[in-house]
Order: sequence, then C-alpha cells, then structure tokens
Amino acid sequence: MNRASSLHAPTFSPLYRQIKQLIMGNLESGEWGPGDAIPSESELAGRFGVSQGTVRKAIDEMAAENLLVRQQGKGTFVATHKDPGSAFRFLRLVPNDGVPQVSQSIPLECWRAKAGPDVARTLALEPGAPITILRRLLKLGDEPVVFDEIYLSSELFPDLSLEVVRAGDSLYGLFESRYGVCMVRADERLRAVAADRVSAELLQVAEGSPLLVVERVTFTYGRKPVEWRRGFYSTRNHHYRNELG
Amino acid sequence: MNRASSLHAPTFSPLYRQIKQLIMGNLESGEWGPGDAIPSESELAGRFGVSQGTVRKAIDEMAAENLLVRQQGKGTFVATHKDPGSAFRFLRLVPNDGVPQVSQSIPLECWRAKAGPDVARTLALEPGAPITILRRLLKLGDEPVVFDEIYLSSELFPDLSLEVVRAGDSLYGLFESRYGVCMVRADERLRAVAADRVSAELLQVAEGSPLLVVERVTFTYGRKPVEWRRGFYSTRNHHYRNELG
DNA sequence: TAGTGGTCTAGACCACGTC
DNA sequence: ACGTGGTCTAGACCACTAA
Repeated sequence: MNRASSLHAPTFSPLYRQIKQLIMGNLESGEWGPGDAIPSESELAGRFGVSQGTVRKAIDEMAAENLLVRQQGKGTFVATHKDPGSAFRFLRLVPNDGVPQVSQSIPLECWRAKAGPDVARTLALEPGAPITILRRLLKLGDEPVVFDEIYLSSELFPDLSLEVVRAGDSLYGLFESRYGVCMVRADERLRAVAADRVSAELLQVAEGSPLLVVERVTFTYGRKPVEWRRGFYSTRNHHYRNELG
Repeated sequence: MNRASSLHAPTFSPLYRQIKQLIMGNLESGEWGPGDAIPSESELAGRFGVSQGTVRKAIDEMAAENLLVRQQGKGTFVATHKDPGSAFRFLRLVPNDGVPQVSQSIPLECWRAKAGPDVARTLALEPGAPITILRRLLKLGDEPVVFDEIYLSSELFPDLSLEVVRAGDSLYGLFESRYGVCMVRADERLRAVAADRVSAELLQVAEGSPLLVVERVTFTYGRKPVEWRRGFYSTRNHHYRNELG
C-alpha cells in the first residue's frame, strides 16, 4: 500500500486523490480519449495496488466533475461532447415557451491574427502568439439567437477554417475529434448591453436594443484555458437558464 | 437489515437513499433546524439499524446538495444562511475589477395583495391567496446595482413588514430564523431588457439603457417553491458570474 | 482523552448489459 | 454465464476538535 507523501507534509492528499491524479494523467496525455472505455475498477485497483473502493472513490469524484461517465453493466467511459445530453451542457439558452428546437451553427468568418495582451492573458499565451478567430451565428429553430466571436490558439487548432467548421458536428465535438482537445469546464461573465450595428443586423433586432453578452473562458483537463469567446444573445424569445444550489 | 421495498418494484431505491429521506424528514419537520448539529454517523447508524457506511453515503449526497455541512472532528450541521461563505451563494453579481465590496440591502416598500394566476402557479398557491410583495434596493459599495421585487406567501411569512426586514440580517437569514423557512435551491432565468423609468431612477442609469433581468424561483426542502422574485441588475461595473461544469 | 468525521480495506451480494 | 458498476457490511486506523 502506497501511503507515500502523507507524512506530516503540508501537501498531504489521500490515496484516492493520488489515484485520481494518475487517472487524470491518462486523460491529459490522451491515452484514454473521449468516448473510450477506461479499464474496470478491479483492473485499476490491481494495477495501482489499492483496493477497489479506493479506485471507486477516485472515479466518483471524476464522474461528479463530468470527466467520466459510469454505465452500470458496461463500464466507465471518458466523457465526450458527441453523445446527446452532453451536447447542451454549455449552451444555457432555452426558448421561453420551453419547446425544444433544432439548433444550427452557421460559420461566418475565420481568420488568423496575433494575440493582443488581453487574449494572451486569458489563454495563457505569449503576447503576439498566433491565434485563430472564428465568427458564427447560432440559430434555434428559424430564429438567429446567438452571435459568437471565438478566439483560439492557432497552435492547438492548426488548420481550423470555415470549411473545417462547416463539415463538423458541434464545435466542441469537432475540437475533440480533430484536435484532441476536450472542453471540460467554463467560466462565464454575463452583462446586458445595447446592440451594435453588426450584432443587430445578424440577430435581426433593432440597433441599440438590449442584448445579453456572455464572455466565456473554456478549460480542458487540468484547468488549462483553451478558448475565449464573446457571445451576443438575443433574449426576445429565449432566456439564459441557471440553477443555483 | 431493511431491504424492504426493494423487490422488483419500479420504485426501487437503495437503502442509503431511504436513509436520506428519513434525514430529510427531520429537516422538513424542523426537528433539526439550520445551524444545529445532527446526530453522529454511528448514532444514526444504530438508530436506523444500518451500517455507518450507509449513513455516510446518505449524508454525502446531502452535503453535495448543500443541505448539510460536515466538519471533521466536530460533527455534521444543518446548512444555514447565517455563516459567512453561504451568504453569497445566491448572489452571482460581482464587480468587474474583482475587488470585493460591502453589500447593503435597502427595503423600499412592502404591501399585501392577492396572488394572480402567474404568481399562484409558480408558488403553488390557490389563485387569490394572500401574498406579500417586497421591493428593495441592493447596494454594493456605494453603487445601487440591484432592484428586486419579491413575492412571498403571506401564510408562510405572516408578519413580514419593512420594519422586520430592516431589523434583520440578510433576507434569507431572516426567513430562516423568523419563519423557519430555509432556502436551499433556486432556478433563475436571465434576460436583457431596456430600463423602465422606475428601475432607471433607482439604479441611477439612463432610461432605456440595458439591464439584466433575473427571475428567480427559490425552493426550500423537498423542492417546495417559496419565493418568486424579479431583479433588475445594473451591469455597468458588475457582471453575473457563472461556472459551467 | 474521548468523540467526531475521513480514509482504506476485504468480501459479499445485487442490478445491468452482453454474449 | 460472465463481467461491469452499484450497494452494503464490518472493522481498522488516521486527522481533527474540544474538554
């Protein structure tokens, strides 16, 4: 039994948390990719030399963080944005009347640039590092409701282009399968602003009418920031839903 | 060991979940009030005739839902809105520059009315049931940033008045200590709107400038809705912070 | 020192999915 | 029939708090 690193060190962490870090390592290195089944609990217990209950507690935490998905009788799988259900985890906009609608992503522009100080800071890049900027419109039903401007490191997403985006499924599904970058967590900041001319035209609202602005920093494993985006949400027929617990 | 109600019934629930419901019952009945210590795990295990691990799993879930708070070496306590830390769980508005500010609640008006069909529906009351409406302004630092209109059942909050609100600490702290109603969960809907005259004046912004509207239904134990409120948030120097996981 | 929650183990059995 | 995760038990020991 490995009780190493416990002794009165200030950096003590219980065994199950060390196991968790080992599993995290396999996710970060891409050894176990999104959608894959990870080894069974007893297999991992044997491999790490701990009891099954300890592995279980490690996996429990990761399942609670949406990193893994357990399925009784089948196994434990690396979370993916491709299965339905996980698809809308990051889009909190829902129609006021509750009727679910088909979503359609319309890429508008995609170009390269150099990171300004602000983008560099939020994405943890060198100022001047190459970035890719993507603009797209999101329709729910027939109505345009979100205008997004998305900033990405060109190094992480090398050949991103309008064609690539058009071909793929959901954006995060594409990032996952094409670039091996799995979006896991995000921080959002919401404000109300008056629509500028571009947004107003795209969202088919009057210039100056109130819009919801959502700034999002998205993280992959290990809290590494990999996406920054600003979205203009039209809240005429939709609202941003949030649960406080 | 009580494995009752398991047999192939469609309403099967594991033992630890039945224990959880028993503990929930003690919270709903007010037998264990906010801030109180609940009996120790071994005590409960003996009382319910199950192993300590099973009680532990029940408490684990309730701690994850912020119903209980564990403190190593001391015991497990019913969550309360009075201890700092829990105080800002339901206010997601933070200053743009990150500097924390003193908050000050200023009650404006408080009157009685009869529930309209909409309020009755969201609060699960009979249409026409007596309700109490409270308006208040929230200042962060010296700046007015939130104008709230709050709807409550007069039956649950009998003698609520401007004086009572002025005297108390935080609103949810008051509800807890004076009326024994503990706010546990909330659903929020966010929209961007143009400021009307009243809101604009109170929040010291121009009429028609964009405001964030936050509609909230707040629940006590057992998902019982007990509060409905609409808040107008000024997002000039603040933003609504949200984490997606 | 005594009591609490926190961790870890080992083993039994159940529920589910697949072959 | 077999392997997976899900539940439950019993007991040991650790870490923290308070008297």
